[in-house]
Amino acid sequence: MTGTTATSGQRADMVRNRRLLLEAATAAFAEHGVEVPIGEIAQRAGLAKGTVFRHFASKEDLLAAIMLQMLDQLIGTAERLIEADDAGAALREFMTDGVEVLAADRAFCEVIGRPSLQHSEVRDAIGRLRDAAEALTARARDQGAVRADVTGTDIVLLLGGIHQTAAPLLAAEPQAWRRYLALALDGLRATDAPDLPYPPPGRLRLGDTDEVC
Amino acid sequence: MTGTTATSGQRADMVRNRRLLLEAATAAFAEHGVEVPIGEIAQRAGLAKGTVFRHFASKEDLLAAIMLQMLDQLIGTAERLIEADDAGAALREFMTDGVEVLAADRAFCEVIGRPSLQHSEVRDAIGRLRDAAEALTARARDQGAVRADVTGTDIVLLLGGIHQTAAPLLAAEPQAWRRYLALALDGLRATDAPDLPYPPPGRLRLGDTDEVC
DNA sequence: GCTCAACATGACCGGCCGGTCATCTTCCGG
DNA sequence: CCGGAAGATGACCGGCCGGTCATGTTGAGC
Repeated sequence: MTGTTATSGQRADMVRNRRLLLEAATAAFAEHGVEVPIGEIAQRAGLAKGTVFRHFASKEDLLAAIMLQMLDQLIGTAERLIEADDAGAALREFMTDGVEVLAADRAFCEVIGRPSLQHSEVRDAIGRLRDAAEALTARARDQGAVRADVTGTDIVLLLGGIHQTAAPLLAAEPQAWRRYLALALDGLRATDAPDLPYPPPGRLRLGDTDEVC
Repeated sequence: MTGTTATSGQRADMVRNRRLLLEAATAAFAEHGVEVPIGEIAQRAGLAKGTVFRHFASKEDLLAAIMLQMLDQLIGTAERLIEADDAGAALREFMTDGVEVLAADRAFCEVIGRPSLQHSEVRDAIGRLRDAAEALTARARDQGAVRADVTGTDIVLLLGGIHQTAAPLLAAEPQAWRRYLALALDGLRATDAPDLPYPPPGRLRLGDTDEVC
């Protein structure tokens, strides 16, 4: 793990290069997904390929550093919203934020959905995200804003699903995910509907293998 | 395009090999997705790599042939269900079938969601699928079984989204998609809810570029 | 059973990509 | 201003994969 923020005692240009590298990598991963070649990231940063590997031992380490950054941001949103009075509105805002992030970052949704690419730190962060989502969801349930049989894991999973629904339209209709988010929210609000047919996902780690699309 | 069913006037072993190849490729694509190497497909079929290219000019041709097969099957299901009395039940059955197919075939959902991989024939077939879904949806709307602002394109897109929602659980909970299908159906049934906020996707070709995850 | 065209084969090619390393450059303390 | 260490560089390596082709094999008609 080389990706920590050890900015102390380093040479000045190294710190600058690290920043350039992270910015370039963030943009490149967002635009092209995890498959983007290291060479292109280096080029975007105005560096040589070798320099990338001086800062991060492997491509996965670089990816993990960036994904952790985004996950922490989302977790922060969730933790801020937990204080809100209207838990239903808070949950809606969290989901809006989440799907928006997914729609803007190709690598992020690939990593979320494909556990085989994940560092253990990323796994842990997803766990924390799920915990935060569970807290939000619990309050919304208590306030009757969502049906009783919905869990935080459901919510996190739905983020990926909603984005994926609109993904084929992304180029032509970049905001189309709002339509399917609204649809899902209507489903979540159906407090009178019979319970969902399949038991809610439990405490299991999401995707212990990589049986995903 | 070498992938047509020109089984006439060919040598007997060639016909047999073509069948073996198609079976192996179907299984391999389903299991590992479109990234599965041609070499592995050949091995599964008990053939050499070169033989694969005698039957299909490129990997894409082979993939397209198999995807067309699956799409036709789904379209058939839709067209059969159009006769049903209960249009709501028919739509539910179509969606159940669709998500089940997606959950069982990794390549299929990759191709559906990533138009950049698609032959024009596959595009056309998806268009036909959408038409069939539109017919089913129209009847369900008329019968008041689903809200008024839902289209056939919505339904087709939802198939991918619902599967994707449950995808991270696929290994641990192979049937989890049923939960999220039920949730989506509750959203579709919310005839009293306000109209969906974003306009329904129109006649545009799904994904004219490949801006997808 | 003979012949030959059709078919199968797998070594081979070129391109790509993650990762390495000997060499060169640059920053910084003294 | 200088020396040396930390950092940057890009040619290079090995592995993988789609696709090709000269050669070997086999089925079908006679």
